[in-house]
Amino acid sequence: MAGEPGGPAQVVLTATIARRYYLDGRSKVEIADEFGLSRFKVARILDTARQSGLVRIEIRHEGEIDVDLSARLRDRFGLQHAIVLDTPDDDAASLRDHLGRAAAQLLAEVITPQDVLGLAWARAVSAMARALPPLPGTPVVQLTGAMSLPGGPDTSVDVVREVASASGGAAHVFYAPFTVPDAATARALRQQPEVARAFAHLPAVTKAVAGVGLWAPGLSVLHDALPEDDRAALVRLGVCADVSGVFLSADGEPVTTQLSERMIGISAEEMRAIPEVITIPYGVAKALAVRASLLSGLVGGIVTHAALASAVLEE
Amino acid sequence: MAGEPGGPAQVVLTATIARRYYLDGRSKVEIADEFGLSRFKVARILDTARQSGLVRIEIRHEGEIDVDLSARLRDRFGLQHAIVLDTPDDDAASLRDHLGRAAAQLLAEVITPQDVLGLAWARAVSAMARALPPLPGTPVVQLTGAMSLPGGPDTSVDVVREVASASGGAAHVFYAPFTVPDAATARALRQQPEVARAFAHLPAVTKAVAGVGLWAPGLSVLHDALPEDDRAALVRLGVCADVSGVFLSADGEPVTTQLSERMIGISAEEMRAIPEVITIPYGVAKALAVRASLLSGLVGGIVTHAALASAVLEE
DNA sequence: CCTCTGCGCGCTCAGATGAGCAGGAGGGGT
DNA sequence: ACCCCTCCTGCTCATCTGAGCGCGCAGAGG
Repeated sequence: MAGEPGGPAQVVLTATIARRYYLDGRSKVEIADEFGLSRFKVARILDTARQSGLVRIEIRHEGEIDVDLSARLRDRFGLQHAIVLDTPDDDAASLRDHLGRAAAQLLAEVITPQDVLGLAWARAVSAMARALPPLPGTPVVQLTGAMSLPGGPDTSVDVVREVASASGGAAHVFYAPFTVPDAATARALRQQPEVARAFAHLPAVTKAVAGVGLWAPGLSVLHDALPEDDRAALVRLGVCADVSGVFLSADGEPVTTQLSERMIGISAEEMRAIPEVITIPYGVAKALAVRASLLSGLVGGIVTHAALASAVLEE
Repeated sequence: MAGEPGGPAQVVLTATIARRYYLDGRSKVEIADEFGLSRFKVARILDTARQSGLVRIEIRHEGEIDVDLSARLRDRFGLQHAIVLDTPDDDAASLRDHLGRAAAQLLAEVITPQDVLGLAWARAVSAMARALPPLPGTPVVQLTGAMSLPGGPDTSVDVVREVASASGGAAHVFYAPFTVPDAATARALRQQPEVARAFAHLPAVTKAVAGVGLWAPGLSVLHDALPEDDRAALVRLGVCADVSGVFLSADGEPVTTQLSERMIGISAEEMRAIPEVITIPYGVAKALAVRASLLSGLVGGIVTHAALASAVLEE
């Protein structure tokens, strides 16, 4: 690699020319005139300078974003946006806050006044809402019913309201549980004016933020909220991940379940119609679910941490 | 410096584009097509990437050559070649060997079969001779008479012979002391056939290697070899440096001395006629003398170490 | 001695690039 | 509501740049 140039004078000349070109921004023609060389000679010297490692170009970000992992994730799964934070991930709460802040910045960056924002409930979405700067009057639509999480004060409705107040836009909310015991109740709830009105805005949603869960104990709030027979039924159907209530197999295919008829929330088809769905997953254990969500094509943006991103990228 | 880009998505996009451009070598047009941007936008993104420090280009040599100091020395004094070694300089002997090797490489690099090489005596020149690779038949001319240095086995003649045997060219040598007690003796010596024959080749010399001494005790072999009244006389004339017997004031002007009439060696005019004279000074104490030698315009090449180079460059 | 071969050099020409400019969107002041 | 100011964007055109080509020189071999 190194040691290419013939002798010390060559080394010094090469380094000087490299400096003029790369650091002083002179053109090769100027440099050729200055040193009495042809511009081709200068070009060849610069080539050897790069090949020999005398000129080193590195791309490195000072902040907490791992640009390399981000770009790889983005390329690998054809995403619109991928943000990987290089954050210590031992403490789930602080990790969630970090990701929430980054997601808030991302959302603020990509959203336009023409957008309609959809929000599904997830703890990371709640963290994002807290960090959100003022948005340009974007309407906010609630995508899922409420889930009772012990110790969590924010409900779906609260988060949507919070974001809408940050944006100054309308908040389309409804009060209903995420899951109910039977399909008839679900149908009835969906026909309630409040719920129907909110869901009518669903086709207009252009950007959404959702959570991702691995279908296993402790890794999906929805999973843990369901009775054992429902959990097992979905396992038998090959469910690997849920994206705010949309169930996916390990290779990212949507799985049709009877449970869906008993849920008040967005369907796979409706989610697919949303141009960009952003997820904020964390925890290496969820790698399989995250990969499923990315393979599904439902998800267009992801905000996560380095360990999980690496795990997802591994074969 | 950092933190220029608007948001995380912008950071990732910028980093990805920078990677494509600087590391993958894609053109801006290709990148623009790939990301659906105009090539101008790509160019601007790349500009911000460099300004923000996300792309860092550094020029650094692995070996012992300090390319930065070398180039500064070269530019500052309009030299043809400057080689500054980043070598520990606590041990004079090993430092001399290092410089000698580097000078040998430099000489081998810049010399052509058409060149005629002149050699003045100096310890560093002797070290160079030892490290010299085969040269393309260059004739070698002795420039100065011999000096008796206690403990030094090599005389001017030996060094010239050694180099000539490495080059396979003719060795134009003579046996005569550098200084004699009176002008008449010097004139007589110069007219000796052997001496005259060697000096006849002087105008043909195209490259030479010489030593530099500071006119003070212990920093110039010539100074130390002269009686006290001669030393003092030169000090009174403002002599600061000697370049293989050519005396210079602190600002690099040649100083005419009566001593010159009593010396068998090259004159200032003859030295100025040589296209490139290379010196191999070492020791920070000689900084003033080295600066004088570089200001004089007599010297076109220098091989030295970082500490001395820095000292010379300081105002 | 001549010829062959490989290498370094600079040329041509098409494509890439940069500087400067004009048009348009957004934001704030009156 | 209106205007001005600024920033952002993409255009034109002149210049710069890279890929490929042919020349000439040095060294090997006949």
